[in-house]
Amino acid sequence: MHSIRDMKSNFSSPPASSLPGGPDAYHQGNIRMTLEDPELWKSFHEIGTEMIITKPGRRMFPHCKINISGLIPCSKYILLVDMVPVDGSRYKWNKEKWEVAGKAEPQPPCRTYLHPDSPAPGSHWMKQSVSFLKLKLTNNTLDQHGHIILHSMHRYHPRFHIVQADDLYSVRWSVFRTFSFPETAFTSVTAYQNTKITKLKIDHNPFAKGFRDVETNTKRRANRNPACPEKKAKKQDYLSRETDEDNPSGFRRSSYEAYEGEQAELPKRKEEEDVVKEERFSPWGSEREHGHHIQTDSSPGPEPRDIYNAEQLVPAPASYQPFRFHEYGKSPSPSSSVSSSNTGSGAAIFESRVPDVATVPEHEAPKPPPHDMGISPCGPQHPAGLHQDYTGVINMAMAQAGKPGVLSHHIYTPYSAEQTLGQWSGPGPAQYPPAHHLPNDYSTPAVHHGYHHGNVEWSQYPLFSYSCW
DNA sequence: TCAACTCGCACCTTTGAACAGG
DNA sequence: ACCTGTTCAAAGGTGCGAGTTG
Repeated sequence: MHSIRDMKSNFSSPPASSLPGGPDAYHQGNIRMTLEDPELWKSFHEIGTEMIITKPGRRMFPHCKINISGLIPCSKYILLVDMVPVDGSRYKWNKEKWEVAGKAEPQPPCRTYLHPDSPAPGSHWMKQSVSFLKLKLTNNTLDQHGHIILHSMHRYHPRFHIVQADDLYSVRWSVFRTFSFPETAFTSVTAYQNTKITKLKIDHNPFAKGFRDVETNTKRRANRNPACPEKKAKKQDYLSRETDEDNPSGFRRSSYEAYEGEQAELPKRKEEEDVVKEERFSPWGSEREHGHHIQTDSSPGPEPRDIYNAEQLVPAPASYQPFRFHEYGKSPSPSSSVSSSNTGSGAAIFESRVPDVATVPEHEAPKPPPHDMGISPCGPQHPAGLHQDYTGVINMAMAQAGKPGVLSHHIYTPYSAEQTLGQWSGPGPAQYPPAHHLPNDYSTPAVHHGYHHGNVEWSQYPLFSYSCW
């Protein structure tokens, strides 16, 4: 398997020809991203993380929280998250383990979650950890709230994108980097399958505190109609495990605060975990560790992971469109280019990006000189008023962004990004979901391939099509 | 028949408005 | 008038279990 670092050696620097000022002009190579609460994630990962998806949308737990360094303090960045399938299979839970249950269902409308602080200067992203707490997952393909749509009983992993851009319009010409963490992979479910996951969630999620105390649970159950004997037995099984099996004090957390301060107690907990690990079994077996995950350079032990991924110039208008997904759709799975980069197809797909980057026609992609892009920190911003063709980059569908007069697009943010999104002077507050307001310039047939849900139009294509990676 | 899904419930945390005191 | 701390209710996040669906 090619490690991300291997790929990095090939792709970390865009072709010099495409970068005015030479290959080192952007100093992008130093960006580091680390996952917060890696131990918590690992504890879930070892069992086989499951994430509930519901029609109204469900938060992730653990939620994604990252630390970033190496950004240019005065340059603006946009942070994005999307979910990519780990493989092309659908799964079922069968007797304490996950089994393949057939081919994956067709990809649901792919959405990208935009961090509500975006865009913000590098200093902002680096001064504290960045949380994606409000990101929600749904199985409702008609969702109009901008939640990330997933299929149940499929495996996904989150990807984090850092885009150096003053605003969403600039994304197209911006350098961006993608990071992912193997331990954040999960199976989407509508109800928990693995009781160990349920227990871990209850133990660590403050909102589930009410289910922690066995006595309380007993009372709760007593207040309900008697369950069927089978389910009672299942529950009893769960409770007995809770008491006599693994109740690793090292993992037990009574609240967010408890595990958020866990970095400080890592050394102690590490020892305890080594013991616990042996008690656990992985419902994914070795396949989970070696087969499908994005390769990372995760250092063993408590050191934070630092995953490198390729850097990409968002391609030029002509060469980039969402349809590239179809162009390369013959790949075994959308994620194969990411996670199975050891396969021939994965490598091929990855390499296929290069021409896109290298052939950016300068006249079509008026990439500002480095000074404008932030290489000169706090330098002049991206020239305003320059007519730009945004087609193909932003699969735009206007959606309510949580605040009146603020637009969102296929990138979902629960808040506004007023600084820059405001330039898309949007519909009034009463418009929810807002009508599609893209100027004609931005909605050429080649790009505008959303499909309609009422008066909302969601593109079915990801901002970053899987095969691009 | 059964796995997957939906829905309503009780319990809990979080959030923000209202208020009091310095 | 302003700031800080406290209280309290509403909103929203949880998993559970029964019912529904395909």
